[in-house]
Amino acid sequence: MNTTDSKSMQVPASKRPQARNHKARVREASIERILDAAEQLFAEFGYHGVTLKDVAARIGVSSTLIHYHFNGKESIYEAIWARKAPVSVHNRLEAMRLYAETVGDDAITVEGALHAWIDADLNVQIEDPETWAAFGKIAAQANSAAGWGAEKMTNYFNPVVLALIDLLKKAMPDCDEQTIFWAYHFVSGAMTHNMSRTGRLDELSHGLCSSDDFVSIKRHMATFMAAGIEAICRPSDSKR
Amino acid sequence: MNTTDSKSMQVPASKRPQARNHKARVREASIERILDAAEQLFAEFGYHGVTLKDVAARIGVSSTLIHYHFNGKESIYEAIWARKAPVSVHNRLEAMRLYAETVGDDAITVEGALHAWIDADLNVQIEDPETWAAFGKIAAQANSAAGWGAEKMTNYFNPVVLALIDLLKKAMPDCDEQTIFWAYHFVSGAMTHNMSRTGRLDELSHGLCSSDDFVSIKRHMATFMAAGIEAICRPSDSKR
DNA sequence: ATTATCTATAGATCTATAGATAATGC
DNA sequence: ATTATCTATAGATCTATAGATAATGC
Repeated sequence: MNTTDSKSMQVPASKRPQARNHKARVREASIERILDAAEQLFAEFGYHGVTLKDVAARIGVSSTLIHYHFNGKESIYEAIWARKAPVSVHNRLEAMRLYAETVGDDAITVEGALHAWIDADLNVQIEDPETWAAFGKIAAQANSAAGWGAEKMTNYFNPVVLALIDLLKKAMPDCDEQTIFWAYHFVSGAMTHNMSRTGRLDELSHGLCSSDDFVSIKRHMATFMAAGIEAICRPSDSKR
Repeated sequence: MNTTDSKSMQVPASKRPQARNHKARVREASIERILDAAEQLFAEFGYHGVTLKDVAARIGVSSTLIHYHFNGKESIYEAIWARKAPVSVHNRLEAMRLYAETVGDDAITVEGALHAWIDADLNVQIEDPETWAAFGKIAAQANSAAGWGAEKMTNYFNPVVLALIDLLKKAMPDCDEQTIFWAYHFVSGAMTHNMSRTGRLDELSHGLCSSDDFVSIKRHMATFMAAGIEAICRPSDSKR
């Protein structure tokens, strides 16, 4: 009977695929757990509201382990951006590219451009909030702060913003550029507020609406913003 | 010669008006300087990004003086809210009351209501940014955070929000309540972003626009938001 | 032999308090 | 006599490093 034989071959065989690169995989897992914990905490308390001890405590490791894997708090924060932001950027650039390609440059509309730009981000908040809600809050904090915040936004999100501006210009070739930037400013503010998920709306409306309800946000937002943009870009009616 | 006599009467006389309540006035001045310094720092770095030492250092006093006048950081933060928020609330409630009274309940429009609500706040940012810019940033931070932030907003600003909701309902009696709250959500987000003054717009537009330019914000915002609200409140055209 | 993790601890910083000082207030 | 402010300092907390340990890797 080759029971022992088969077992002696089986056990290493069954272990190998998991044991191979065991250290590297443990390392990766630790880093991910640290980043996950830090992401949640930064989302809730902001950059300065979180200590490395907090992060370590949340996942039950010594705080020195964090120093072993990362070069301090700023380095963790940057790693959080580096693993999420490019995914969002890619999603949205791709959505806009696809939209423009589908309808053709001459048929680009304000609402169509906004749907591409807005919905790509809302979709991941709807489909996988566990992965994206916290980073959304972190990005919202950054988009509300001059200095370090503006720098993070610039480093990661400028191409997405400029791609939207580009589509809007094509949709409204007669609108002056300043007005388009102001329109973007309002859209950006609303989007930032969405991502913050503050729960204020729930309270103000006595539960009629919830700031976590991204399905409703998706239903209304592009329509709202398109009408707003077209209103201020409309060649000087009552104003000036 | 009553030179000495007159002097002995004069000096106290000329000093009295200033010397009277001298301690109380010094106290008040110190408290105001502390609050001013803390307000600037909180606006720039957020609640957790500021220490009592920072505040003391900014005005060149010992950090123990802060403990003498205040009961810790949270107490200073609350005092900052208490001296500014009610002024803003009063301005805006008054602007809305005046608007409704002037045009009459039947003639209330979405854009009119928004002008009252929005412009009252923008005006102080335009006319006296030195007094209001920092607090605007602090309120923006609070309106972007669940928990402590939502609580501050609730404690101070709920009446202003509900007064706007009320006007919007009167302007659009056929619009369902949920949609009105979503409309408010977008307006609130844009307004919050205005207050943040991040400088992002300056960079994105290569100086064509500036996020400190509240005159331009005032020119566009109510028009933009009114069109947006009316678009989503319009009885189901393309949507659903 | 390497490395993921821990314990112990040093140094920096922050909050908070006790006690001293030099003015104003009566 | 009261009070606005300072100096000195204790206690807590945070970051960062040194050295030990127990695994995996070759």
